Amino acid sequence: MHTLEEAPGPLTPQEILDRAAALHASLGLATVYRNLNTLEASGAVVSVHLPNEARRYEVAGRGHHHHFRCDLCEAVYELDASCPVAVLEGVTLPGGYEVRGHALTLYGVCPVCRAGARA
Amino acid sequence: MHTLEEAPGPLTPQEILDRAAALHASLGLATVYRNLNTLEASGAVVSVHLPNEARRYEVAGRGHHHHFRCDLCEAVYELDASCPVAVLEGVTLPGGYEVRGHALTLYGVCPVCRAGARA
DNA sequence: ACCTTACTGAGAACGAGTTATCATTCTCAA
DNA sequence: TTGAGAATGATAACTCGTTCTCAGTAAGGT
Repeated sequence: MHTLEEAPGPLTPQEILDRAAALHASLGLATVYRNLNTLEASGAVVSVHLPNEARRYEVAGRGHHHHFRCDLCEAVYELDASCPVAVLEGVTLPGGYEVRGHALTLYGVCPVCRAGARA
Repeated sequence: MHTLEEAPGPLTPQEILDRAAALHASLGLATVYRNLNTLEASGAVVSVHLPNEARRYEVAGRGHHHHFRCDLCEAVYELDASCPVAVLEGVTLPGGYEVRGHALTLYGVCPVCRAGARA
């Protein structure tokens, strides 16, 4: 399942099916789920979950990063940009909230849609 | 539905039902959903969606804030702390990602659980 | 070739969350 | 009190993502 490796960001099982269909027509959704579960158990892929979105999967071992979701085409990308939230890791906020982790998703317009809108 | 106003953070419809049951026994889940949809349409409440969580609702007009989810008791709180992601608003990241909004959720241990663990 | 085994694909089944249905109840003015 | 209209509660039904079932197929061994 190296379809995942080529993607610019995490994919839903349905998106994986659609993309993989180009290489391997008549692929079943069940097989996608089966392989995802197997790969996730072996640690080869990890699942990510964004607000208002179905679960997505991406290949593991890409380090700390966050995701960007395009408001127009609804695609999700991985971001390598520095994380402004890292400063909060391990600190205890006023009120007694002890921060141990965080999830950040940025929203906006992706390069593809910006180019399309400009044309 | 001022049950929402008393809560320290957004509630799921089921939580609303449970809390409201104390005041108004024999309240139906259907009524909760109906009122939530009505209130959301009128702008009195907004829905928030956290990763790996069911949809939650909170009263509108509380300004920019984020949420904190306790790893232990799974409760969700509102945070008033300053937002370290605001600096990214409106900027275009390397790669051409134009940021227009963001969602940040912090994870950790809430004051209640910290107190409980200490005891 | 033959058998065994594992994997696959299609669709049914499932579960959680949400919405629709409908008879009942409430509100309130007359 | 009565009647019209709106709101309610219990439950069925629906949606959507995910998992299960099972017959069919490919791969490997002998």
